[in-house]
Amino acid sequence: MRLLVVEDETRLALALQRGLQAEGFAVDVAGTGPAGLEMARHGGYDAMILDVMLPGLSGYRIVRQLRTEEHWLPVLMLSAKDGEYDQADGLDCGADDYLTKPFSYVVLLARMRALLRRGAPQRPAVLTAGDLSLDPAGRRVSRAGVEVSLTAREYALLEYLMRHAGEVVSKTELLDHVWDAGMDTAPNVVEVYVGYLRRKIGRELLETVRGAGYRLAG
Amino acid sequence: MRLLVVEDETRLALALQRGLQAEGFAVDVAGTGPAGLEMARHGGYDAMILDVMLPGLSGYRIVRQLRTEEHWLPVLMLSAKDGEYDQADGLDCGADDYLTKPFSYVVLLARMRALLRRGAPQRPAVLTAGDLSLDPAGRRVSRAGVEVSLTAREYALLEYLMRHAGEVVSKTELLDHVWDAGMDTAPNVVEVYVGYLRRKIGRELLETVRGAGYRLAG
DNA sequence: CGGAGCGCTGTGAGCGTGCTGAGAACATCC
DNA sequence: GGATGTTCTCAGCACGCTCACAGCGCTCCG
Repeated sequence: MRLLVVEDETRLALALQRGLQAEGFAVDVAGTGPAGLEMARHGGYDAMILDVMLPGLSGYRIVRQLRTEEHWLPVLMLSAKDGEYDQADGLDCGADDYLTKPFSYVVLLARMRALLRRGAPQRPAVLTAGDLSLDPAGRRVSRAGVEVSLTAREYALLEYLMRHAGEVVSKTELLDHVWDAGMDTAPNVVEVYVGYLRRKIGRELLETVRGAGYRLAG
Repeated sequence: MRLLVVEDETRLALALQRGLQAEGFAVDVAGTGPAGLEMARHGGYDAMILDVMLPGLSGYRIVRQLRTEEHWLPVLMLSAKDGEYDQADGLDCGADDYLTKPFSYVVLLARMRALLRRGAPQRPAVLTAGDLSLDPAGRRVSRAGVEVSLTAREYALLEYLMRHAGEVVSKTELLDHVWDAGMDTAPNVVEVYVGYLRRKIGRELLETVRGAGYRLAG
């Protein structure tokens, strides 16, 4: 397992490198944002430990940049800030886990193991299907770049469909996942909302598979 | 997105349920360990929020049990303990993320989003036979790369045949598995549908074994 | 070579499934 | 209080899937 540590405090960087090497990882260190980004792009790392406060380029921007370039290696973010919103921001911009300094080495190791166990995240922070894109964090949907306004229910339905793009999703599955269980809603609501969605996002993208369910273009 | 919250403090459980529902999730709550395990097994949830200290069965044991039963839904653990080793334990026993109480609702939400983003259900393999391929998840069939559109019954028949490619499948077997058992349908329907299928996927692939049944080219 | 099964296919009736518009119940905003 | 928006139910409609039936062709036997 090959890890990249991007951290400008040399003492911390060295400590991490030594500790992780003792655990059997191969570890490289970058001291600035741009260097880290470059190495992450081409180094073939299995995971990355990334400080938020970096000279040249913040950790947030590095993750965002990597994700837009379709690099999906697991990223564990480190930050001296401890405001909760920072943590939320870090995760929403594409990091996979977040630790605030000071952190315990044992926790770091456990989290890194958990990250590697999961493997590279397959899915981008923003879901796309055809010319449709959905940003779960911002709760926004746009079609061919044009923003579409959806109601809560329409949004929940579309999100579920997009997370299963290309697969056939049955009406009962949709009832279970998009509508609250226990509610005995008429199964017809699904058809009604599919109709609403089609009106807003376009008819072609959401296909009916008669007798089986619906399929969003993969 | 359908979530399961396993938490015995009813006030916290209700607060979580209400908050997450406001975000558009479908949320169920279990108040004890055994109930939570049972619901996680059969509820078809997209993710799970799991308290460590539970009456009946600890959160650790629940995760471990689920993992040994090959349930891979994302698990976010909650704990009042804050010793670092607990956190490491939680992650090592199979949870995907870990929050210590008291936690901020914003962080919980961001982490839950990150978990769902990662959640990559591995698709079942695509079935192939000759130049035919069938994708069970997408309910798609193509012949030599060209998509073929099948009705529900035709699809069910072909799927059964492909799962037994190379074997001779009798008409009564097909009646039992593709048509509802017990239905007294004329045995002739099988012949009719084999005819439809041959028209769509090609005559050569589906062979008649006179007196015994049909065989799809292996 | 001829007959008896067995399998194939065209036709058409019935009805299941999904789509839509109208409207009721409810919440929210001004 | 009225206007607006959201969620959901209901009923009507149309398409096309499913299946029974009947007649024909093919195959395997004596």
